[in-house]
Amino acid sequence: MLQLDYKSGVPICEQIVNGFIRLKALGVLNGGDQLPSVRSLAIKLSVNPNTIQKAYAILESDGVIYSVKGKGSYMAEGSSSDLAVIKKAKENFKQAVTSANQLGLTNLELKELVDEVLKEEAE
Amino acid sequence: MLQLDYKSGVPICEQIVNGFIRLKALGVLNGGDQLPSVRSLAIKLSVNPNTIQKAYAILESDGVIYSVKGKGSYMAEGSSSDLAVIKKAKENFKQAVTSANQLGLTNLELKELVDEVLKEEAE
DNA sequence: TTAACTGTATTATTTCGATTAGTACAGTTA
DNA sequence: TAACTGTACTAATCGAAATAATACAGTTAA
Repeated sequence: MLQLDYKSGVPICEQIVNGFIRLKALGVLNGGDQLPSVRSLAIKLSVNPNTIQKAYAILESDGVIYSVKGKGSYMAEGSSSDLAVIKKAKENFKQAVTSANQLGLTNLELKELVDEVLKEEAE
Repeated sequence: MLQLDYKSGVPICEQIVNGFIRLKALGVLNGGDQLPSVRSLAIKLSVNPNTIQKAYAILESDGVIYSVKGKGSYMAEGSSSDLAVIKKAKENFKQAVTSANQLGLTNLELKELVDEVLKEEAE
């Protein structure tokens, strides 16, 4: 369900946040679905519960999930494409495209790089 | 000439490396042009000389610049530095693809964004 | 030759963010 | 009541990045 890369340099908390956003965007998790509890996910991922807590707090403030004390945390309703984080991600990517293009990379080259990266990711 | 964002989270050293690569790619700096000295740039950017030293060392190992003890550091000539610039641009872009994909953006969506941006650029 | 530049090297220290650790409190449910 | 849930808080640990302080070596011009 969630896959962490402990040696990627990307903060664990951020990986968890992005992971749930991804699961929502891909339709693996839908509005109303319950997330693992803070403690159980911490054990499963072998990280500190505080790290999960922090990730869930960020997800909630981003409107991706909502939490109910004593019950659990749940995926928020609504289209993932409407999420502010997705919009921000698109803006960041467009910025990257602009930068790469200014450094001389062509449309075709950029698309080849997209394929190259996503092929690696799939493994 | 070089613009740093101290609160971006991106290491200063990395910003300096990318900055000179960008200046080379944009034609602001050309082969043979002398770079600011380690100490003067450190003062100008209000950072430690060791940070500049580290950035220059990375640029030199990447073939973007060359340094002569006692004289200074200079932009590398022609193809070698061009290759380094392209290589760096590709690395940066691949990183952006990975980030965007982690948030759920698909191969197709990313390619559409590439088209969207480059269509705007062409105008 | 000397003074003032240049790059380079080295070690120690500081700083800061991320994470861990431990504990406590509050709400829900069987 | 017991065992779950989320939440809050402080302290400690860890590591990467940057700083600090020197020292050494080559170049250049007065």
